[in-house]
Amino acid sequence: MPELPEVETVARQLAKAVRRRTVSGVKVHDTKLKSSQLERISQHSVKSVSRSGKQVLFTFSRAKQPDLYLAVHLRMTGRLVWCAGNKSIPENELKHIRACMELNGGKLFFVDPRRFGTMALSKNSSDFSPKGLEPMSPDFTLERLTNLLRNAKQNMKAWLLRQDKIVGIGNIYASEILHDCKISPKRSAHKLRKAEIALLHKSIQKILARAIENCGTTFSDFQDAHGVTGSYQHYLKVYERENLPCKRCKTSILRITQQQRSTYYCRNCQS
DNA sequence: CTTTCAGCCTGGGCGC
DNA sequence: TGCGCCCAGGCTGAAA
Repeated sequence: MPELPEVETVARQLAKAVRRRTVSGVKVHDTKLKSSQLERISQHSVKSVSRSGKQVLFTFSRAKQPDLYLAVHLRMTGRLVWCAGNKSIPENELKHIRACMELNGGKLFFVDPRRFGTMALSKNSSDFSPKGLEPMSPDFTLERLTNLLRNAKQNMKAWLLRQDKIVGIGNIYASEILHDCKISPKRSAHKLRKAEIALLHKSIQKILARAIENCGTTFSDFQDAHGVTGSYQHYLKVYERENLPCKRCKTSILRITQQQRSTYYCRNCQS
């Protein structure tokens, strides 16, 4: 699931579900997560759930103790699933549970078949503050973007994926953003003209905002059962549309490989 | 310094 | 049905 809009959606929904609930127990099933020391959140209550870059950030509090911060990165296949009351997740997914937080009123499962996801706990929220700029924040100005691009040596597609420059954009939205502002993914990032940078700036904000409004993109519908279902897949203009007509000019959408990852674009309207 | 590329893992879909 | 192959929304760190 997880680029900025999907992680934002998860964080918002989880905030509603688990805020102010208290952790009665923690079970870490996957040995890869043992080093997170997740058990330390026991008896803490959930103060907030938010998004930082592509991570879900939990703040836990407990009387007379410093707050604890938990950052969950979902990577490719991770999900955080809230099960109210005595409900559990579907049987066929039980084997993919990597950790579980028992809260008063339900359980929060970290499910992740591919096991790329990570969890980290810290007393310092700054440990999880992203290096790159948050594209939906007021700090993300045209001027900042212009400065970031000035010495960029990569092509536009690769550059948009760089989390140390702008956070939250992944493979889907990189293609969608570049199609929206009519810039070819092959263009070298420092060679954009002033007007093009302005269009790019607008498209980054517009595409991400629209995706958030639609709760992100969901490819597999088995997620319906958990309430985390986006609908932005219906609005994708190029992603996974190889050989289908461009929605703007009807030219066949191309799929190319850049940095060993698929890029989709229209060679007619992106240049 | 930049750029490439394997590796982390597993499951789903496809062709045969 | 079964097998091998390719693909996958992310990111790191070693090698070139």
